Amino acid sequence: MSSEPPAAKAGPTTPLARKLAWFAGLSEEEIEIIEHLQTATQPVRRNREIVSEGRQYDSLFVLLEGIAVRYRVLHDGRRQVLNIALPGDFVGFPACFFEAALYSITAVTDAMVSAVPFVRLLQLFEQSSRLAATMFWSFGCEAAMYAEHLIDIGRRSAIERVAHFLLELLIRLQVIGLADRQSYRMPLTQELIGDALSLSVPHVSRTLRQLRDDNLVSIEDQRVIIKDLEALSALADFDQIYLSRFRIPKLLERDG
Amino acid sequence: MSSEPPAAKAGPTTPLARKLAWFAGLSEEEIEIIEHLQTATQPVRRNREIVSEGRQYDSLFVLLEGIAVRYRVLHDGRRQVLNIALPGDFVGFPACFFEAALYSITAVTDAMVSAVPFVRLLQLFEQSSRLAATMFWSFGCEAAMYAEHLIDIGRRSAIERVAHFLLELLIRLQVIGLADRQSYRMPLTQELIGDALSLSVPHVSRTLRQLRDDNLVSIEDQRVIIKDLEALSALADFDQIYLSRFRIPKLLERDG
DNA sequence: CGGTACATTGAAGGGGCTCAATCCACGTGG
DNA sequence: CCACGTGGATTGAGCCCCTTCAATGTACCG
Repeated sequence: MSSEPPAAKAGPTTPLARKLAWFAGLSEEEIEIIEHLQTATQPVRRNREIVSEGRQYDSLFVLLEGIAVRYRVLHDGRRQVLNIALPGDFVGFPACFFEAALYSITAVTDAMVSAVPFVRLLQLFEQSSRLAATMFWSFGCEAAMYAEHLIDIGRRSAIERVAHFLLELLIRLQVIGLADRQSYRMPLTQELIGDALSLSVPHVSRTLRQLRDDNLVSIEDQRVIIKDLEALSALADFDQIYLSRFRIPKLLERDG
Repeated sequence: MSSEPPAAKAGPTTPLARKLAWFAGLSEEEIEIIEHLQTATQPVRRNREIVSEGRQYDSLFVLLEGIAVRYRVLHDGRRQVLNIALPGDFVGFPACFFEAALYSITAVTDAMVSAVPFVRLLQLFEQSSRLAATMFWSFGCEAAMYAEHLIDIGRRSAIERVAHFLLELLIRLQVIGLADRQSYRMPLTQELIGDALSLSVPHVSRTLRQLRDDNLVSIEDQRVIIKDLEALSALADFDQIYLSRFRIPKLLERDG
């Protein structure tokens, strides 16, 4: 990507713009607006907080590179991971809507984030209602992911949860070009998986072992390898519709 | 309310406008826009579906009266309730963003809903970016409720879950004027509570009994009575911040 | 080489589930 | 007026999935 000329038909260059453009077929002008949305891009070191629970923020952040997790730590020290942010995702939503951030967000790898001041976002709404709708839609997808997460934890067994979790990451990473057909690199510790899926570390270990023994998935080093996508999807009752089949692009075409 | 003159300083008359106005201090003009957003108000009978999983929708709906639940039924028949919609809430989001609704929504009491065509919503973005931001914020709150729900199911014991659930309803109903200080009417069956909190009906029963024995809450007929709000909040680790302390109003004042 | 971070495996216990019976309120029709 | 069906709540017994606690293994790193 370093040899790419930055000229005319170069297309979107940031993960966010790439992602939104992918779905919504944004015009070059709109991509322009998005790319100028981001200010003050800054690096965040592994294990550093991007957003701290209880503090106040005037911006949201776009995660440009790296992985981050949003979570809450309860008073007894237990942690619930709410979601995993990938490049192109917003983080800090809905933190910036409250006087004090409700959750913390931490980088699990070295990362790059850039702040989008909230007032900037309001300007966006004025500049392009289509873009606003696209953002709206983007949050809608996020809401769908929450709902799936809820179903996962509420109604599925440990092995189904883990299977579903790994499949969701596969699709999400494929969408942003960071996974090939059946595998991806991801710095998942069993503790992280456990905190996301409400399972204890020993049980995550046992569950992964079973998935490995059944020749469905394996995690080696930091690489997740889906060995039997079909069987795994069946096991997890996984339907990727909520991650990929969108109508907004169509709805938006009318006034493009 | 029937004796109220419909003139100048009448204020918002629909639950949605009332709720948004309450938080965001909308101008009369903006309230006007919202009230004309709704078309085709229609009644929905108890136990009828408002949105059916798998079907396609071009509108979202505003719930004007009554209670509705959003849920998914898994292939083995188990149900996970994702949220409970109260008067003034949107339902059908994010269904309208997908080619096929991901979840079903059913009225648990007789209800009134009115459709908001999606293209109408896009117009809204053009007419008033402040309103768009307010809607944005409204969905942000909803996202926060999902997150709390996730934490609830993921990390809390049965008794904490039930306590948290009943408290959240208390605050939400108070905001729209449907609960007094320590009690509210709500057609909650133990099956509904169980499906929302991922508990079996027998265990919901046992848990409610314990709460009643400890003189914390009781549900009689269809009335929830919080007997010791403080003790219950402590038990549930409940902090209502995510339901009430918002910054958007302040942020919006600047260009009001 | 000792320390840290993470994974693995075993044993024992418990919280909540399943299954099942019972009860109660209510409506409906003979 | 009572028999019956239905929807919901309650309570008990047994069990299982997952947790907790604990020990061990292993790779990496200062």
